[in-house]
Amino acid sequence: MLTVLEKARKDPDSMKGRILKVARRIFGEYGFHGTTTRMIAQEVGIDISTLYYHWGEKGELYEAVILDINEDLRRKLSEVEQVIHGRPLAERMSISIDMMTDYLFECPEISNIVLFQYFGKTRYRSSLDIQVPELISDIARSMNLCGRRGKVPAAARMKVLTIMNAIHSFISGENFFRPMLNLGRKEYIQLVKMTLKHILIPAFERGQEGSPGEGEYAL
Amino acid sequence: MLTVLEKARKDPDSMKGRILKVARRIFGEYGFHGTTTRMIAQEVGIDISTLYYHWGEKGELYEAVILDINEDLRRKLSEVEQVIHGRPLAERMSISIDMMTDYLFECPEISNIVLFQYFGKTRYRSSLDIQVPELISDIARSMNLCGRRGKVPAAARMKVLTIMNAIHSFISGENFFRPMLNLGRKEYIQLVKMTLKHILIPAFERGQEGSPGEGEYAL
DNA sequence: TTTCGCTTCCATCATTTGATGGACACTCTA
DNA sequence: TAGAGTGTCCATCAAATGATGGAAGCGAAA
Repeated sequence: MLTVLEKARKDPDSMKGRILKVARRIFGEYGFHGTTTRMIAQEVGIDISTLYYHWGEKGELYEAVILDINEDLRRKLSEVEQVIHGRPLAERMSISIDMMTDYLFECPEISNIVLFQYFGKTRYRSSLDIQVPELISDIARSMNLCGRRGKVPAAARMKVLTIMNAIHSFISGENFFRPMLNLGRKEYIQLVKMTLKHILIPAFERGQEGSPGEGEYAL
Repeated sequence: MLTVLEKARKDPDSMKGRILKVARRIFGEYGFHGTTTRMIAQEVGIDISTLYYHWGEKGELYEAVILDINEDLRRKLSEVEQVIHGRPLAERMSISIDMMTDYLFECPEISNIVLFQYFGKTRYRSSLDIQVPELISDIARSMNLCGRRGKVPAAARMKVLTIMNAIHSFISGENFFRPMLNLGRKEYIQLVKMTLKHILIPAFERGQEGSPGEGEYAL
């Protein structure tokens, strides 16, 4: 038996799938409270009660969106890991940044929703437990920031968070940053990749040679 | 003649000042649409119409909050620049990261509002032009990423944005990241600083020696 | 054709929310 | 003391918004 979300993911042209897709975009742009069910219904081109028929109340639709993008992200990261497996660190990072950046620029609502999850509060109680922690730990392991098994230290997870946040920020902030830099879309994407590589890679290359440890920049 | 905002900033104990302070926090937590004027009024302990008496409509109060935190940020950055002036790059960055991180952890609503500005859309038209671009260019100059005068190249501004975003992300995401890492507040702050320095400084040190140029990590 | 189940929409409701009018209280000044 | 100016609150409004009931459409099965 498929859940409603699984049905919607399986058939994107179904009404459930169409609603989910639009809801991702609108929730991503305006956040939970900034989005009204009427906005979503209008964008899909259906009556508001049709929306309620398929997804129940607003909060449930929002949770479906969260689960949906988390699943997409999980799959993409798994795909990236397949590709970079076995390569040297700098190359792994360069490829990861390219792949993730390209992907997220195609689905910017993923970055939007992720950031809303991180930073924003909502005036309704959600009983949703997100698997972000596991995801972060997996990436840390795949980057050889720690042993293959066992607990991933907080410092390693922080580094992964830094990388993820940096990428999401530039995707999600495109509408703010790009006009400010006066760049076309392609130029912007190119510059994002270049900047991320320029800043992120040296740190991890340095961290490899002889493992200077965590205290090197502590006061 | 002082504007309403200037009055409120000048006297934080006045009703206008108290409202502004609470509004910063609530808007920062819940965003524009997630915040109701009633929430703010209740938190201040006043009637809703008293709030309207002092600040007019919701959008105007929100704009005041934006201007207020931008001014705070501008002053703090100016203070940081005084301190780091003349020191070597790695030290400049280390001090900047310490000072800004400490400051923003004391006023996390600043990071919250900034990120909402960057990433979120609002369903109302704002005629507010923010001086973020100038701020970013100033920092780039102060970091010697470009000449003292003239136009700051986009690549340099991107690097500054990366740094600012990284800091804001960890401040604003504390409520999400800290439980995930299972750290106390002080440990978390310490780890944020360490991670930021560890990741950010090597890139800029490397960028200095012989100026390898922008294309080093391009495909 | 009839019936059943699924889907859609119209009309409507109840609550929330932004916003305002007017009464009341307080202070200062003439 | 009278009156103006200021600040606060109660009551209330109008619009937006989340949510639902019920009728109607539609296709497949009986």
